[in-house]
Amino acid sequence: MNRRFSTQKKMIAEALQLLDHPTAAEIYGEILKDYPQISLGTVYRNLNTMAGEGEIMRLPFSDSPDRFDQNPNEHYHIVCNRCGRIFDTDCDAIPPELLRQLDKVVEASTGVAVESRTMLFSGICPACKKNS
Amino acid sequence: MNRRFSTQKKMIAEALQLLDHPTAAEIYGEILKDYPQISLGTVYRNLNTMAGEGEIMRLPFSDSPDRFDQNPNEHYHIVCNRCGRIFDTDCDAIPPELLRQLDKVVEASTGVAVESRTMLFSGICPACKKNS
DNA sequence: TTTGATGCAAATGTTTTGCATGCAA
DNA sequence: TTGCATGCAAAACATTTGCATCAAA
Repeated sequence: MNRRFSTQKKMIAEALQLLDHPTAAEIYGEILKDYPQISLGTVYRNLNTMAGEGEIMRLPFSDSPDRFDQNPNEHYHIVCNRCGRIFDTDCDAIPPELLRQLDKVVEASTGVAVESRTMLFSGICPACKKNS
Repeated sequence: MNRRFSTQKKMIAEALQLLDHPTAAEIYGEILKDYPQISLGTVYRNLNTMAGEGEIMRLPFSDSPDRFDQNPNEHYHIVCNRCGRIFDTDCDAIPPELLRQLDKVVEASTGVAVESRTMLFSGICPACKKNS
């Protein structure tokens, strides 16, 4: 099952660089400008394989379509409650010992050993705070 | 817009006590036994208003239907990667100063002030660990 | 030439919603 | 009697998938 490097995948990778945490539909819309025959299914299929192989990150949201992050390295996100923009933490922003402390209290309370965590923060971004 | 206390809402509240972090469909199935004319739409509508009024908690998942928690007070969850069961932390399990530290590093890295966080942990529960 | 990737459209699964009717206050 | 809540069914929405065809290696 050797992977081929299709034109479409190339364009998806480019769109991911160009756009800021886009949804699949936004990537689709961007590529549509230059390559009108692309299909949304292809965009999803490629994003899924890329995420599965650790090339990109998929960011699930409870109330809106998933978004994709071209940076696959461990980092976290904060969403602006007003404009919806997503901001990345640096990869080393959260000290490992802080995560370990978190895990420990969860384990102590539930009896289940933590293997991984999903964390999403929210607040009001500086730009939105300014004009309010 | 005074809220009325319908038979259906009563049964939904009961099902929430009886079942363990159920989905809307599971609540629907439970009520169906005693009250065959209930509709799934009604279950969703009631769960939404209850969550909106802070009576219960809605737990979103990226890859499966949302679940509901009869305990509306701040606490966190860990999902077993094998059996899918959800375990609650105690309400005071995570020390406020730990959360404050987390918020601080996120703010320092992104420039956005944290207002709230969503955290979901996962691991293997003791029961699943035993028979493996 | 081989077979993985694509485009299209239909299917999926969850959740919401419009509307006529029912029922709690 | 009033108008919020219900049941039903259709719609909305994000995402996946079956299949014939295309194209990368």
